Amino acid sequence: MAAKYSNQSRYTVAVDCIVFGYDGKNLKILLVKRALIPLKGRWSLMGGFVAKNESADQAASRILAALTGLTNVYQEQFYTFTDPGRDTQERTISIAYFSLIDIKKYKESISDAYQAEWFSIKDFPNLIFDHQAMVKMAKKRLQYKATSHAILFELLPDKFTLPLLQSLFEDVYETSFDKGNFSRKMLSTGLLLKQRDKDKTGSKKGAYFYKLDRKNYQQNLHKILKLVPNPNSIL
Amino acid sequence: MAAKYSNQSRYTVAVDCIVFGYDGKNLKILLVKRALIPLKGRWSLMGGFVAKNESADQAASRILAALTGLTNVYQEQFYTFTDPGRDTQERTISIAYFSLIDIKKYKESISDAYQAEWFSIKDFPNLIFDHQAMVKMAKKRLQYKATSHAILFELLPDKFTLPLLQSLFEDVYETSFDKGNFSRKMLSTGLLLKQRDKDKTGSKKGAYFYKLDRKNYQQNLHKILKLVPNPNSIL
DNA sequence: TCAAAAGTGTTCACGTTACACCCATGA
DNA sequence: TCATGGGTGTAACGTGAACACTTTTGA
Repeated sequence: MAAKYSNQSRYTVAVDCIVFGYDGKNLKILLVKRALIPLKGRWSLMGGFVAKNESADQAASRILAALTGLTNVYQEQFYTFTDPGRDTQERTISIAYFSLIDIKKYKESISDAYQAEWFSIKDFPNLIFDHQAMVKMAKKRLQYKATSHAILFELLPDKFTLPLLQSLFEDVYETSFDKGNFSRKMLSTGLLLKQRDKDKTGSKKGAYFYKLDRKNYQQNLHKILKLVPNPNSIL
Repeated sequence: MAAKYSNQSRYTVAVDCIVFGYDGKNLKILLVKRALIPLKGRWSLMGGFVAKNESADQAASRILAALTGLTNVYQEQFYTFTDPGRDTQERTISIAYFSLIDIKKYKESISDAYQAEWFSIKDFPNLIFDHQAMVKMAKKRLQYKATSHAILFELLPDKFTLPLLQSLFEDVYETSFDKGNFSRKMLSTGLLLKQRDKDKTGSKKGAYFYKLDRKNYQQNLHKILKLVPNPNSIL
C-alpha cells in the first residue's frame, strides 16, 4: 500500500441531491425524513456518503436510484459545500447535485424504504444543516442553465404538449410568456417531433403531442441559446 | 465532543487553483513545480489541503495569497473532482477554483517560495493527476461565464484601452470581433469610465484609457447578457 | 352557437452585422 | 505625407415582442 499524506485532516464526504419534478402545475422537490442521528426525523435532502471505490457522480446515481428506482437520470454536480460547521455531527464536505426526473416515472418505481414526499419549491418545510441554501442555489442553477440548454424536457413525460412545456417554463422562471412567440421559438430549435395524436384533457380543440428528437438532441444542444424570452429581466 | 458518523470513510480534501492572467497577447495560466511526494518536481496547479477550521473558499484564498501575495482576488469554485484513483498517493477529493488576476500585480508581489511560471493556455507542460482536465474545464467555464458576466476585466490593469479589452476577448474566445461593434457594445453597458489620457504605446494616434465603474459594477452585472458577439457559434 | 383553448399571421421596433469612412500622429 | 491603428457613421438585415386573428370542438 502506498504511503499517505501525513499530518492532513480527513473528512467524511457526502453527496446531497436536489430532485426536481413537475406535476403539470408546479415545480417540485423531493424531500425525505432523515434516517441518521443527528436530527433524525427532520426533513432533508436525499443524501449519502461517498463510498471507498466510487466517484461522487456514482454515489449520486446510486443514492438517487435507491430512492426513486430510476437510473439514467439527468444529474449535474453544481456546488460543493464546505463550511466547517455545516454538519453538527462531524466535519463533512457535501457535493451537491440536482436531478431532473419525470414525476410519473417516479411514482411507478418508488421505494417505500424512505419517507419521501414532493413539495412545491415555493412552499416546503425547514431543512437541516445548509440544505435550504442548497435548494436555493440549485433552483438558480437550473434557471441559469435552462436559458441556454434544453434540459427542462427531462421533467416532462416522453410525450408532451406545447402548452404544458410553456407552463413548465413559466413556473421555473416565475413569469409568463406569449404563447405564439413561445411555440415558434421552441419549434425553431428543430428539437421537437410533432406526433399525430392530441391531448384533449386541457381543451376541446386539443393540443398536439410532441416528442424530443433524441437523435438530434446532442448535436443541436450547442446551437440553442436563449430559449427563454427576456432572460435579462429574469436573471 | 460530538459523536462521529461510524463506519464511514474519510478522505483528504484539497483545493486546486487555476490562476488566469493576461499579458496583453495571450491568456496564461500560472503553474508551479510540485513540492510534495509523489511526483515531486513535476508541473502542477497550485493547490493545498483544506485545514480543520477553514472552508474551501478560505483555503483557496489562503493558497492563492501564499503564491501570489494577492488578496481580494476574483475566485470561483467551479467543480469538484472525486475519481477514486485521481491522486496516486491516497484518495483525495479536490475542489477546483479558478482565479482571475492582473498579471502585473502578480509580478510585484510574487513569492519565490514556489517555483512558479506563466504558460500560454495553448501550450503548457503535462500536468500531474487530473490537472489537465481541470484546466480544460476551467477555460470552458471562464468562456461560458464571461458571455454574461463582466469578469474578464479582472485580468486587466485598472486602466485599459478598448483595443486591449478586445484582444483579451478575442484570445479568450479564439476568434475575432469587429472593432466598431465591439466598442459600441462595451460602452453601451455603462460600465466603462473614459479617462482623459491615452495609451500611445500601441499606435501613433493613441487609444483612450478606460476604468471599470466599480460603483455601478455590481448593480449593472445582472443587466449584461451577451457581452460576446455571436456566442452561438462559439460555445 | 358559444366559450375556451390551440395555433397562425403580421406589424413594428430594436439590436446586430458588415463595412465604409474619417481622425490623429510619429516616422 | 503617408502608413497605421483608433474611432465613428450607417444601411441592411434578422429577431423578438406584441397582439389581432383563425381554428377546433365539447357542452
